Amino acid sequence: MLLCWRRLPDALGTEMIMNDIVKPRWTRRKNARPKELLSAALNAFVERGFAATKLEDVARMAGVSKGTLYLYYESKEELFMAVVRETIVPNIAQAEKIMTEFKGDTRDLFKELIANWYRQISSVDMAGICKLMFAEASNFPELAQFYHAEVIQRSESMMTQMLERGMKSGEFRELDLNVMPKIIIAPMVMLMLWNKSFCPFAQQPVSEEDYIRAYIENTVQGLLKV
Amino acid sequence: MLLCWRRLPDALGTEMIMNDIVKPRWTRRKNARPKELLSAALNAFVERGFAATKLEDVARMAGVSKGTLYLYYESKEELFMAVVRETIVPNIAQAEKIMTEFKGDTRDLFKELIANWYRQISSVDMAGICKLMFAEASNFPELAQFYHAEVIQRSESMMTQMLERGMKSGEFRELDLNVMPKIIIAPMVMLMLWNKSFCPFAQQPVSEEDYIRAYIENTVQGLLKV
Amino acid sequence: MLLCWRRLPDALGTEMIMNDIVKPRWTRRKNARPKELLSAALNAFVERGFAATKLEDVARMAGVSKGTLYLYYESKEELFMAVVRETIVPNIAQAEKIMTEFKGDTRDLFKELIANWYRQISSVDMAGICKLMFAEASNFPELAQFYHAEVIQRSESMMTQMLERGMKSGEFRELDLNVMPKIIIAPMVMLMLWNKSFCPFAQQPVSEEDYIRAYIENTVQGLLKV
Amino acid sequence: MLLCWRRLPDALGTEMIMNDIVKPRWTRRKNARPKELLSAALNAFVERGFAATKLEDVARMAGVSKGTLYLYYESKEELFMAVVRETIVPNIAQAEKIMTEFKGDTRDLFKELIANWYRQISSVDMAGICKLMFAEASNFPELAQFYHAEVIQRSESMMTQMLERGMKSGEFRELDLNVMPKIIIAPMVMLMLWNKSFCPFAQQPVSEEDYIRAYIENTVQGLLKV
DNA sequence: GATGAATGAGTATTCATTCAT
DNA sequence: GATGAATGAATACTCATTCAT
Repeated sequence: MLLCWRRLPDALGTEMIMNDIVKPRWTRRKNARPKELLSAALNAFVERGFAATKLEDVARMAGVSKGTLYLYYESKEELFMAVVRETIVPNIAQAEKIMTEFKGDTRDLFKELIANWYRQISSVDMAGICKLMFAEASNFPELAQFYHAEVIQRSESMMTQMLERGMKSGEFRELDLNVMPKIIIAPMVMLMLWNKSFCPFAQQPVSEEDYIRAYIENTVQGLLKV
Repeated sequence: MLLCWRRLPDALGTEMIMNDIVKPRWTRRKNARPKELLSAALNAFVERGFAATKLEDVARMAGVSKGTLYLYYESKEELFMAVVRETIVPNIAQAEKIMTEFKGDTRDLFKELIANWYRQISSVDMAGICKLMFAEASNFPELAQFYHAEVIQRSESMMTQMLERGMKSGEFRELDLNVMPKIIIAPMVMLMLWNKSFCPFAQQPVSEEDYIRAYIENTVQGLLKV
Repeated sequence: MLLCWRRLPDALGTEMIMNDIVKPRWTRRKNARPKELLSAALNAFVERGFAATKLEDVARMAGVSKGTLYLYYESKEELFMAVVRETIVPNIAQAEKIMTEFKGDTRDLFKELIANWYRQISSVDMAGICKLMFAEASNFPELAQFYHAEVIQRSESMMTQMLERGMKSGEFRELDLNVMPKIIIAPMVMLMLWNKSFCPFAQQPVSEEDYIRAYIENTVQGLLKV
Repeated sequence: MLLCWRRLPDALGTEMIMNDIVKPRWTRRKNARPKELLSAALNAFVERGFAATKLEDVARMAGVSKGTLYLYYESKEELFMAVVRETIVPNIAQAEKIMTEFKGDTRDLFKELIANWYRQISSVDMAGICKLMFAEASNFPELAQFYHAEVIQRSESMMTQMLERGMKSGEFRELDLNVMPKIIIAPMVMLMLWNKSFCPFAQQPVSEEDYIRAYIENTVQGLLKV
C-alpha cells in the first residue's frame, strides 16, 4: 500500500514533468561541497574582511544553509584558515620548478617567472588571498606565519635565486639581496591588491598587460649592468 | 524642566533651530580630546580592522569612557571616517609644492620626493591609514573614493608630472604614463603595508634605509635613457 | 513513478488508508532495535538530562545512524517518553503480588519487599528513570503524572498496605499513613539517586548492602510498637 | 540654545506629569542587580534544568535585558555556578554551631538540628539548589565536587557527630556510622526534592509539619537503645 | 561634560528533524 | 529499511549605542 505525495523521477526521458516541483530541495554533494564553500567564503572574506563577513551570506552565496557550513568547518576561523591554506599552497611549487630548470638569459627567466605568476594569480584567486592576509595578518598570527613562510618567503627566495643567477652570469649589477626581492615583487603585489581594493574607484581602468609590460621593461633595465 | 538633547555649534551666531531632524552630519565639540581619540582609534583600526575593533577598546586606549566617544563622533563609522580624513589630507600638499618648485635634475627631484614622502609617512601614521584603506575600501566606498581622489590620485599625478619632466628634459626614456606612476610608487606603498602587516612575522627585519636606497637606485636606472 | 511516503503496518490485514493525516501517534517498526535504542537513550538521558542529550550521541551509542532513530520514534520527546514508559511499568506489579500473598510477620514482609525492590532496581535501570523523572518532572507534566500514578503512588500504596497490615496485627504502633509511606521509602529512593548523581564524587564508596541492612534495621525498630 | 525632546523630572512635587512616559526605561542598580539576577536564575534553573533554561527568560524574569546578564556573569555556566555557590554556603555553618554547643539529650539535639535545617531550607531556596545539583551533577563535575564537599559532606559529618554523641551517652544503640547519616537525612532531602518535583502532581498535598513530626518520631525510636 | 550600566539588534553556533541516496 | 548530508529554527553571546546618574 503506497501513499504518493510526490512524483519520482523515472527511468524514462520524461523527467521534466512538473518543471519546478521536481527538483529536490537539495542534493548530496559531499565531495563537491568543500570547494563550493571555500570559493564562496573566499569571495565574501575578500570583499568584506573576516569580521564583517556573515556566515549566513557565505552560505547563501554557496547555495546552502548556514548549518551546512558547520558540517565541513568547525567555525568561522576554521573556514577562514581553510580558505587561505587550501587556495595558495600548490601554486608556488610550479614557479620554483621553472626557476631551477630554466635555460637562457636571466632576464628572460624573469619574464617567464612573472608571466607564469600572472597566469597563476588569475586561475585561483591569489590576489584575494593576498589582500586578505595583508588585512588580517595581525588578527591571525598563526595564519600570517604560515602565509609568510609558504608564500612570501618562497616567492622572495625564488626572486633571490633569480637575482643571484643574474649577478653570477654577469647580466645584473651588484644588488643588495636583502631588499631587492621585496622591491622587485612589489609592483606585482600592488597590482593584485589594487584589483581587490581601489580598482572600482579609478576613473580609467588600468590595462594589466600594459602594466606588466612596462613593469618588466623598467625592472629589467634597472637590474642590468650598465 | 528641559532636557537638552544637543547643543549645536553656532560659531556664526546663526543658531540653526530645526525641530526634529537636528542631526548635523559632522559635529565636534572640543579640540584637545579628538586628537587623543583619533589617535587611539587609528591604532585600533589599523591593528584589527574596522569591524573587529571594539569601541570600548578605543575608549580605554584613549583613556576615556565609552560614552565619551559619542560626545565627539556620532557613530563608529563617523569615527572611522574622521580617522581617515583628518590624518592624511594635509600631507600631500607639501609634496606638490616640492614638485613644482624644484630646480635641477629630475632624478634628484625623484629622490627628494621620496625622501620627503618617507619623512611624512613616519610623522603621522600614513602607513596605517594606507593599510586600513586597502582593507576597507569595499566596505566604505565613499571613503575609498575620497582617499583615491585625495591621496592616490594626487600622488600619482605628482609622479606623472615628475616623469613628464624627466622625459621632456631628455633624462628619461619614453614611458607609458598610464601605468608607470603606479609601478614606481608600488615599492613604497608595499613598504608601508609591510610594516603594518607581515613585519612581525619576518625573521630578519628589513632595513628601511637600505630598502629605500636600493629602490631609488634601481628605479632611477630603470627610468633613464640608455 | 511513485514515492512512498510511509508504509503503514497492517498486521490485521485492514490497511488503514488515510490520505493526509496519516501520522499515528505511536509507531514502531521492529522489535529488536527499539530495545537497543531505548537502552542507549536511557543511559544518555540519565547521564546528561533531557535537553543536554544529543540524539546523535544516542544514535552512536546504539550503533545506528541519526536517521534510524526517527524510524522508530517520532521525536526526541517521544523517545524520552518511551524510555520512561517502557522501562518501569512492568516492575511494580510483581511487588504488589508479594504484598498480597505474603504470609508471616509484617516486619518480614517489609524486608521481603525491600529486598525484592532492590533486585528490581538493579535489573532494569529504575534508578536512572527515577533520577530522570525528578529532574524533568516539570518539563514533562504529562509524563510526571504518569510516573506519579504508575510508580510513586503504587509504591506508596503498597507501603500503606504494609503499614496497615502491621498496625492491624499489632506489630506496629499507631502511624500517620499520610506521610509514613513517603518517609519510609525515602532512604531507598535516595540510594537510587545517590548512585546516579554524587556517587562519583564521594571519596569512599557506600556499601549498598550495609546501607540496606542498616536501613531495614532502623526502620523496623522505628515502626514497632514499644 | 536648547532642544527639548523630553520633560525632565523637576524639583517640584509635580513629577507625575505624564503618567507613563516619566518613569525611566531603566535605572542603575549596580549593587542590587546580582541578587535579582541570581534569584531569577535560580528559579529558572530549578524549574527547567540548566540546558533547558533560556537566558532570555532569566533576563525577563529579572526585569532586565539579555545583555545585562553578561555584565555580571561571563556565561550561562558562570551564572549557574554563581547561583549554586552563592546560595548555599553560609547556611551550614549555623547548624554546625548548634551541634557543638547543644546541652541536653541527643534526641533533643536531633530535633533541634532538623528544626533549624527546616528553617534554613525555607529561607533561601536550598531545596531548589538541591534538586538542581542532583540533576546536573554529572554535567558540572567541578560544581558537584564543591557541593558535595560544602553541603553534603558537612551535613553528613554533623549527623555523624550527633550519632556518636548519642552512642557515647548511651542513648543510641550501636550504629553503622558509614551509612546511618545518609539514611537518617534521606527523608529530609526527599522532602526538598519532592517539593520541587512531584508535589504539583500529587492529588492531596502533604503537610510538611506532619511529615517532619512523624519523621522525627520514627527516626528517634529507630535510633534509641531498646 | 563624563561616565558606565543597560539595552537589544545582530551573529555564530547547535541540534532536532528531514529527506536524497 | 538505513544512512548521514542538509536544513533552519532556536539560543548563547557580542557590542554599538543610549541614557540615568
